[in-house]
Order: sequence, then C-alpha cells, then structure tokens
Amino acid sequence: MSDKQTFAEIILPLPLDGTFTYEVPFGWDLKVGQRVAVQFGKRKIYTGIIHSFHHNKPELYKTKFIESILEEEVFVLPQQIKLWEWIVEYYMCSLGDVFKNAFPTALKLESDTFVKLVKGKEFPAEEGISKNAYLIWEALHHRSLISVDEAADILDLKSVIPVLKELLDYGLIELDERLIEKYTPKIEYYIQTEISLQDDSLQDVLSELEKAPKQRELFFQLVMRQQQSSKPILASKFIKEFGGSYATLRSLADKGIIKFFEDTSDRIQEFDEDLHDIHALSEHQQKAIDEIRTNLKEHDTVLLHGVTSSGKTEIYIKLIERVLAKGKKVLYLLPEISLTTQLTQRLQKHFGNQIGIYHSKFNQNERVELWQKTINNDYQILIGARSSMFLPIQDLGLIIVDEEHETSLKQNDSKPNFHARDTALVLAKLEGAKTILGSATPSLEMYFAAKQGKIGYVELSHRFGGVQPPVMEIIDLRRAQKKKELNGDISMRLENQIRDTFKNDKQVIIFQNRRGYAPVMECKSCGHTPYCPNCDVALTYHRLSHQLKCHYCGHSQAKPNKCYQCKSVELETKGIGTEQIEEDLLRIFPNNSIARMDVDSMRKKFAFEKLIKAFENREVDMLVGTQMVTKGLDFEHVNLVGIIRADSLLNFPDFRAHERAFQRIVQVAGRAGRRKDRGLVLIQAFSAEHKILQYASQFKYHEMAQEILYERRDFLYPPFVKMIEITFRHKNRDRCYKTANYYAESLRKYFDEKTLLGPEAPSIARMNNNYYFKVLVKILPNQSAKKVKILLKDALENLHQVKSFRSVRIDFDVDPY
DNA sequence: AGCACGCCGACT
DNA sequence: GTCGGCGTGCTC
Repeated sequence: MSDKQTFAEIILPLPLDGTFTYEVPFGWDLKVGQRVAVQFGKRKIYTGIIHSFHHNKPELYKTKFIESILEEEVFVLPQQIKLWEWIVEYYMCSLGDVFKNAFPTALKLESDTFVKLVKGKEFPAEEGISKNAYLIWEALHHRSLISVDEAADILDLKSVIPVLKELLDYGLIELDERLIEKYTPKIEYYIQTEISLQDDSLQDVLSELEKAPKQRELFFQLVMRQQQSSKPILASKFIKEFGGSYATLRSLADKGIIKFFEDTSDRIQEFDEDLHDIHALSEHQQKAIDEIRTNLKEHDTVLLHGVTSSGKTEIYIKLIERVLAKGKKVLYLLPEISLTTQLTQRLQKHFGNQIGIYHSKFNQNERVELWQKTINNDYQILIGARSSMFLPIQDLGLIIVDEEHETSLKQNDSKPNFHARDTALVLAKLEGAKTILGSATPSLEMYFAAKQGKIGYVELSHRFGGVQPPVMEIIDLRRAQKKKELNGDISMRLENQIRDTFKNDKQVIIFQNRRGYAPVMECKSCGHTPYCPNCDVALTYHRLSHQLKCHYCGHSQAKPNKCYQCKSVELETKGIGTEQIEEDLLRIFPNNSIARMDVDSMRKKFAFEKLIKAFENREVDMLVGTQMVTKGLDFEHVNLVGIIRADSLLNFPDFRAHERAFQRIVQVAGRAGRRKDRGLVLIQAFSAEHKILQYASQFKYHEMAQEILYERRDFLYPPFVKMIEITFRHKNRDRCYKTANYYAESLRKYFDEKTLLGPEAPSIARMNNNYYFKVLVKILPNQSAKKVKILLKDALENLHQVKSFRSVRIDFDVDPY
C-alpha cells in the first residue's frame, strides 16, 4: 500500500478545464493512466483517467471518493498525458476535450440512471401524489429495473424527472446508477466431435443420420477435417466451406454427436499473405537515404521533398527497417484518404503483422483491440490518420508524416483543433524520436523552416526508373469558348485527347474541384436561388436523389418544380460539379466505362477499395473525381489527366489558396504516366495566364514558394506570423456581434490594426440558426505566443464578467486552416 | 457535456 | 393549473 495516494487528479471526458480531485479510498493502490469510475455531479458516473496523486485537501469543495478501478492494466502512458497537456496549452482547449478525442469511445463510459422499487412499501392513499407516479410504480412490479429514458417512454412525457423525484421523496423507489461496458470481446463458436474415423461408433452414427442427409454430410466432413488437423474448427468458416446452416449443426449438437464451444477472438484480421522484399533502391533513392541520415545527426526533423513517382515509400521502408532493428517503434501518419489505398497494402506486404492500422472505418470494438495490442507491444509499426498519434506506443523511434502538406492533417470539425504534423513534432521531442516529413509539394511552413535551417531538408527530384515527368499543357477556355471549341465543359482538345488515350488502351483521370451535380439552382425569370432555412448558404442540387441539400447543417428538401418566388417553371442549374462532368463525359463517350469518385459516391464501406480495384483491373476506363483522385494513387495505365476548371482552385478567399492550387495541380498531375509512357496533363482554365498555373505546369516549386513567401511576409501571414482565430457564435446576431466587438476592443491596446482584425462575419454568416463572428489575431515573430494566449484567455475571463456576454459560445482556433 | 432550477408562455 | 422551452449556473 502506498501512503502517497490520498487524493488523485482525474481527467474526465468533459469539455471542462483541468482535472478533478477525488479521494483515493484507504488501502487502494492505483497507477497513473489507469481507468477508474467516478461520480461527477449529482448522479452521473464517468470513466476517468488517473493523472496524478497528491495530498492537498481541497479547501473550496468537498471531494468524492473514486468509485471503482475498471481494470488492473494501465490504458494511457504518462508520456501521452504529457502530449495531451501540450495540446491543451498550445491549442487553447480543455484537457477533457483532448481526452475525448484521443481515447477510444468504447472505453469512455457514462452511466445510465435506472430506478427500482423499495421493497415492502405500500402506495400512499393520500392525494397529492400524481397519477404518473402511480403508473411508474405499477410498471416496476412487472420489470424490476427501468431506465429514465424508458420511464419517459412509458408515460409519453419529455420530462420524467419530477415524477421520479416524487416517488423518491415518498421513499417508494431508489436510484440505481449503472455503467454499461460498451466494449464487448468478440466471441466465436467452434465445433468438435469426439468421434474419429477409427471409432467403431462411426458407422452407428452414420446410419443413425441416414434420414438426415445434410447432418450426415456435415458430420462426415467434420470427422474428416479433424483427422487432417487438430486445429479448432470455426463453425462459421465450416459452414461457408461445406454449406449447411447453424440449424443443422445445432441438431447434431442436440443429439450429442458434436459439441460447440466458444472463445474470444480478435476482430482485427491478421495478414497471412507471403511477405515480399522491395526491389533494389535506385542510386538517387540511396543518396536520399544517406542525406536523410546525415541530416538526422544534426536535426530532429527532416523534410523529404520528393517529386511524385520518386519512390518515397521505399525510402520510408528502409528507414523503418533501421529503426526496428534498434528495437524502436514507428508511427506512420498520413491523411485519412490515403489510408484505404495501395500504400498500406505495400507496407503490409513488406512488414506483415508487425503493422497495426488505425482506421476511421474501424468500429469502436476494433479500435479498442488495436489500442490494447499497441500498449501490449504487439505492433512495431502503427499506421493511421490524425488520431493514431494518440495510440499508446512505447519506445517510439521514428515518426513519418507522409503528405505533410495535406490540410486534412489539421482537425477542424471538432476540438481539439490540432495539426497532426505539428503535434507529431512535439510527440517526437517528448519521446526522443526523429521525424521525417514527406511531400512532393511541401507546405510553405515546413519549406520555410527548412530554408532557415530549423529542420533538415532533402530533395529528391528524380523519378524512379527514369520515368519522365508528364507533359503539362494549359488550355485557354476563353479562347476555346470564342472559337466554339467547347462541348459543355469539355474542350475539343481534351475530348480528342481522351479519345486518343482510349484508342491506345490507356486510362484517364478527370479532376474537378467540386462534388454534386450543379451546386445551385437559379430561376431564369427572377434570378431567385433557394437558400437553406437554417444557414446563409444556397442549397446544392443533387441529381441522384432529386434533392436540394445544405452541406452545412444537413437540411434537405425535394427539388422544386416552380420558383418559390415567382412561380416560374424555368429553373436552371448553375456551376459545375463532378456529377455533371460525369454526365457530359458519358454523353460524349457512351461506349466507355466511367466512374465517379467523390464523398457522395464513396460513402459506403469499401466503395473506395472496390472502385480502386475496378480501375486497376481496367474495368473502368475513366475516373472523374474531386480531391480524392489526387491523393497517392498509383495506377500503371493512366496516361492522361484532365483538370476541368483550374480557376475554381485559385479563387478561394483564403491566404493559402494559391499554395493549395499549386499542390493540387502537381499532385493530380502526378497520377499521369507513372511507368514507361510519358503522361499528359491538360489543365483547362479561363485565366490561363495565371502565374500559379504557369508555375504548376512547369513544376517550378521553388519559384512558386519564393514568390508566395514574399507575399506572406508583406501581408503578415504564416509562416511569418502565428495566427489565432476566435469564433463567436450565438442565436442572436446583435448579441454575437456586440460580444465579439467588446472582446476585440479589450485587446486593441496590445495590437495594432494589422495584427488584430475583426470582428468580421464569415462568408457563411449563419449556420444551423446560429450567427457567427470572427476575430483574428496575428502574433509577430518577436512576440511570445504563450504570452499572447494568456492575454486572450484573460480577455475572455474579463468578458465573462458581463452577464449578457456569457451565453455567446467562443472557440479558439490556433493556426487556423 | 449533463443536469437542476427557475421563469415564462401555451394548452389538455 | 401543468407541460415543455430555454437561459443560467455548477459540477471535484
């Protein structure tokens, strides 16, 4: 027994600041990182993680005792808690927010409240007690335990608490708070028989089953199977192999001929194919590896700038092998979308079961198993998107952040708003590990850091196997339009080239930056466009479902036949999306197989994998898609890539728009001609002379970077300043603005008009019936970001002194994307 | 985030 | 009157 443990600080999965103090029951011996159950508030019980121990009795409130220890094993490592705390500080969120995001859902429990009868009590005859109370009391005679939700159902009442409270006050019922374990181990059924081929009883049984041929067949097969190997036989697999059903096996079991037994099994399938070695590295690859190693002697981080098709994966594999040989582990981070593709398969073929993959398509039970296997050191390499950096990996030696420039590495939709690349650098530092950042088009932040010598830099500009870079050609849509060389959104040049490519038995990828059919509907006579009732955005037309949908709140309605405003029936659709391009192309190429790849068509499980297989097997000639087609796909026979309208990439009201446009174009171009034949990339654009298109079409990364960096420096944008965006949200527009304004005003004394901007209404000023305002703060290089954050927090506290400001929701987004 | 408590408007 | 809607404050 440890005398240190009088009080424990507990991390709870709630969006509240800090940890909570609980008393450790006498004689308990707890460990940091263990999962415990504690009561929080009047009755709720939550799972918490032990953060630390101390004996400072809190003066301001009474502590509760820890209810129970959920298991002996530790689920969270001390270094993970350190990382969580860094995220709290840096991204200005609460520890509970991080815990909620970082920990598998199935292991974070929340209690449900049940009620049960107090024995031997009569229902009081007096008046004043309600009829509803009686109904619940009645119901409890039929079922001993009723949850609060069920009670509400019984009474068909929304607020059932007052009724239960009544019963509670009379002492008729009592509350029963239960934690329900969400993770259930997977149980599988095995079959066996005692009878073997050599047994005399075999004939007896077979003749006994004369009248049940199915049972006889299955029984016989089972006997044969057992003869061959002593491995336990999985019932489901057996049925798949020999036909029949569970019912047939059951009947055999009922007759006592076979036996069922159960066992827990892994949900995560093992990789049981043969392992392959990678082919020999090229001279350039080997040189890159040597350079990386030299760089790693001086730096903790190296940026590997390798053009598409340069064979970065093989380089990673070699580096991983070295780390594994030293007994250290590897974390391989990449954008979600690249996870489902060929890359993971390639790594698996090389490393087999040493790899654990953490995937958003895994269900909660699978995630728990992966988490457990990770902490048990079952994997040497972990691959996953953003959230895999929270896995409990011990002895981390190397982190690879592949496609480092991808903006999806930053979490935007929920708290904490962390950037996986930047957080990975901190994790590496905490663990004493090295980091490799890889990209064909590095982010300007990392490129700049490399130029300044803060991180190492290795450039690999040779494509593997002497593959030539694709030929890039810009098609001026303005000219094509004038010359009437435009068929819908497809220029004659592109159309002809597609035809040629098909003739040569090659494949085509078409990139269009927008999903859906035609994003907005417009009335031809009055110009009216239907808007979302809850948000300030035009509704998007989805042809397949014949609906108008809002991408922001999920609202959908049937496509109108008449204009809402003037009742005209002449409605047209404006703007182009993937659906419409697909339709255009199907019209032009009716004899070819065309598939669409965007969020809408890839929603189903394995839809992505299936489509990629089909394209690889050349069942599909042409792929039309959004961003998705730009990410790390490797197809041998794609010779032509078409970009429908590059302008849509350039005209974003965002300071990163140009950088991203360049990245997108170069990435999608990288899908063309990855083998012997030289690829062709056709970029259609109205602003054909745009400098970014020029740079992209000539693969002039350094020039592009130089130019954009000058602009960023002049206009105070990252990487020259750090930015924090503060979002205000409220149902009442006026109150929202006033709060944001008060907040901004209170900070003016610390900033000038160039470093404190707003409040400004965002381009979508209202979402889900909430109004939004934003304030942007820029932190100059000579300022301490830490101090600015304290300033912002203090201003928030100050703001909360005013009552009417308290109901406005305020969120910080550090390094917004 | 829950949940209680309190105030207010809408109805069996 | 009572139900349900929301604003407000608190939770170790």
